[in-house]
Amino acid sequence: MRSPRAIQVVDAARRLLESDGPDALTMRRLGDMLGIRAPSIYKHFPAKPAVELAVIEDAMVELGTALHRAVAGAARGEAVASLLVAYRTYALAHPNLYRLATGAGLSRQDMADGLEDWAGEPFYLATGEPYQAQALWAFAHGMVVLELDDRFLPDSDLDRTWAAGATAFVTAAPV
Amino acid sequence: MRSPRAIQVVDAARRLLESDGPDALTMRRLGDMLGIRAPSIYKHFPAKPAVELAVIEDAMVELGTALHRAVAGAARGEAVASLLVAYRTYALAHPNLYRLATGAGLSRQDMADGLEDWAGEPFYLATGEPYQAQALWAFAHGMVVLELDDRFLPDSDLDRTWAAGATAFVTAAPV
DNA sequence: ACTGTGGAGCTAACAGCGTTAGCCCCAGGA
DNA sequence: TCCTGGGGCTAACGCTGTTAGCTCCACAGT
Repeated sequence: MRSPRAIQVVDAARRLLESDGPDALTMRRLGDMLGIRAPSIYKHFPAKPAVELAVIEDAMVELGTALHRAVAGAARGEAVASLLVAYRTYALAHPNLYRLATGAGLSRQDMADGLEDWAGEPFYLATGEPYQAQALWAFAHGMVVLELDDRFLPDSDLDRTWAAGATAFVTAAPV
Repeated sequence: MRSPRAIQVVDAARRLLESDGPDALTMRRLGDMLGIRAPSIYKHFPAKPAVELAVIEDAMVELGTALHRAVAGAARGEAVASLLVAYRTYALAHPNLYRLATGAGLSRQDMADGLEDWAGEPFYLATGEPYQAQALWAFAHGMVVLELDDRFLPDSDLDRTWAAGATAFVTAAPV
């Protein structure tokens, strides 16, 4: 359970991150937002990565919710496309959040038990097969990262690239 | 052109990064490796990111070479599979290098002109179509990142996941 | 042979980072 | 009424990238 103050800390951290980027997420600036000195934050979190982890978990819940909703509400045969749209939409709407959540640093055992599995479940639901699911996830993640980092050729029609991936995974037979 | 000293700096930076990880890549530690004080490095590079960029460009050349070789030497119909193997092999052999090169921070205009395009060209050669190429690249990148960060379910047979992606892109019709 | 110039090293220092130690104040329960 | 502990504070440490300003030396030009 997060204490009320801890909730405020996580909230401020998220706003700081989303508005001003990862370099702005500083213990001192975080304290400023709360009218507090940086060392006082350590009364509520053991270290900075713990704050980041809490932010990430919140984002994971949001993303997972969006993805579950996307596959649940999709017509038969459209689940993959709908899932990819939801994934891309969330990531582009919260670039700094997405980058923090998937950036290096943490591995799966840091997160709350089963959270990441649950958030990734829609990929299985959409493909019906675990290896296709992982591959599709990797595609979506790769697309988002490359798009966020502006690494594609200029004038690329990324809608078409997303579509290319979608049809590839829909067409393909299970391994 | 890099001066001899600049070459030494880049070389040391790369060894430091590959052996001890990104946190070890410090101006002071870099100086130590060269028998020099940290500020002296600024006689050869304007700032730390410039050193990192040089390291990245070297890695990009290596990766691009490996990828071009993979598609050139592949039997007809095996180009995609061969390309993916080469990509994965390089990334897993140089995890810290790969992460630095594809980590946030730099976007495409920072790199030497055309370098990234050339390194990505094998994806086009293997698929014969630009959108498939970008999608395949995104898949490969996503797979590598998720694999390096240990984000897949434990006991996942990643060979099969890679295979699933490969067949998906080989099977699929162009968009 | 003398002079000048620029490359390449040095030390000292600055601001900012995450973090720790140790203090203080005050609300709430025994 | 005591006292205990939560939650704030200041001071400080070691680390980071980076700048200013000094020195030394090799080498080019006269």
